[in-house]
Amino acid sequence: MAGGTLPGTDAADDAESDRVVFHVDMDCFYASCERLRRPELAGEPLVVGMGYEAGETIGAVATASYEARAFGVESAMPISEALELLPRRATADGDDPDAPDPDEAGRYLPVDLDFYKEVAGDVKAVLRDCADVLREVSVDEAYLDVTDRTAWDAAAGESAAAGPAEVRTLAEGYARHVKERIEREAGVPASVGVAPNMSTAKVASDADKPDGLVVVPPGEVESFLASLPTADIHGVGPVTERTLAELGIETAGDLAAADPDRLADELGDRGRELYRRARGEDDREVTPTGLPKSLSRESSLSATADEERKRETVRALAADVARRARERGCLYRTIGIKAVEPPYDVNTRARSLPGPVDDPDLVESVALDLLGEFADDRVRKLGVRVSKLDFAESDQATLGGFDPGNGEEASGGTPDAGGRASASGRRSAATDGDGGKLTDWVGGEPSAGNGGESDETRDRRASDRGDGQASLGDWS
DNA sequence: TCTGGGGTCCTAGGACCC
DNA sequence: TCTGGGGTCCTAGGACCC
Repeated sequence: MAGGTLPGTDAADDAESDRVVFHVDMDCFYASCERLRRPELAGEPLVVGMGYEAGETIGAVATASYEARAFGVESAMPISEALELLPRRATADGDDPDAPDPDEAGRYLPVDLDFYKEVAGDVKAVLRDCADVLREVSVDEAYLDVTDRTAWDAAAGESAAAGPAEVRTLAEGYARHVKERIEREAGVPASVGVAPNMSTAKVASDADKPDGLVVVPPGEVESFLASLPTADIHGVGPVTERTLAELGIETAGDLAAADPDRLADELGDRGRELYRRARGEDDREVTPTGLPKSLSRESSLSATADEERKRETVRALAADVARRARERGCLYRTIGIKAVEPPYDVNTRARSLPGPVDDPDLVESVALDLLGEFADDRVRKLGVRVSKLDFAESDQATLGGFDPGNGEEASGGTPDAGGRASASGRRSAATDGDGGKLTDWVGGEPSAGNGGESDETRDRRASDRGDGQASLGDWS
């Protein structure tokens, strides 16, 4: 692997920089999926969103096709606003010479996540086949460590991705292969960034969307990043961008040349991390996707103070969250709500239980209890969340209620430690439903009822936490 | 940007313990 | 009773990501 690195490779960081990391980012994925099953939408402006009803202002753009973006449509824009920007087939009038060209008519479609997950499954199959380590970040994005499958060595021919003057690498050829397989086998386009580390690969995949392939060999990382605006660095959002601008830092190059202590003063540990990313220094390993840390559901209402309406909403959200948790075979120890008051004040409240449970009734009653604080307030959005999840006890195949669709999620469970705890966890859920102890948590302090069991689960959790911390170490 | 939904990580203060 | 310091857990909020 070390043999023929490119000229310009910095010998100082050889060990790390010989890694080959791909970031694969599907292009306007939801819109691409819709086109896959409706080929007639190809080339049309298309907006995919959720929560939109004609005449309402609730509902935002999840994904816009590049044709729609050309009309000024952006992600997270209210759908009503996006549709005003687009010429619509529905409003096209054959008698009106000024009516939009029907071939240019914009379309709105509601999100169909189940279908997109099917397509994502096809993409994932290709990626798994092409990489030893695969980290899925979201339904349309993944990191691959392909160090053992390819190399930075020069290959025959000119580089198309790094520019004609650049040396073509084996890694570039392999990335093109992956990209073409995705297109062929899943039917949707992807952009791929290739670099010696994750954060640079991420920036590279964004640098030439859509249908992009950008290769940043070791030794060219800093120069590649230098001219980009700070906002292009993963982890720099609007707030941090403004803070940096006030320090006179506009580009990644500025950031790379800044005083890291000064950055730490302004931004805390994140400042130091962003400094390193701007310099192309990132030694995080690509680790496989982990289990979720929380599950939540939220929904918008037209602002209301109607208490029964709010309670009804929370009941529905609670039931849905609890159902999803059970499907995924996870217990939870904290139940929380979110209440957003106009104009946009986000309030969260949460309560932890003495031990992990799977208990939909308890989710509902705790959530409603927490909602009580906002009983008289106008809210525009409500949410319910469970966290401090516990998958170790998810050996539910023996206990029924297991969703075969999620089989691979549970496969990591340790049968030994899980078995006993699993039984107790499920038991607490089942027995407490009709008059048990845990409901004493609603509205007050814990009763003494669960002492024995909660000590046991607490001990087990302590050791779980140790493992988790260890595996997180490569992030710092 | 008058703002949808589902997540992650970090920080800060308080309670509590040794 | 005073004091110091270290550590964990909890909650709430904030920034960011897709």
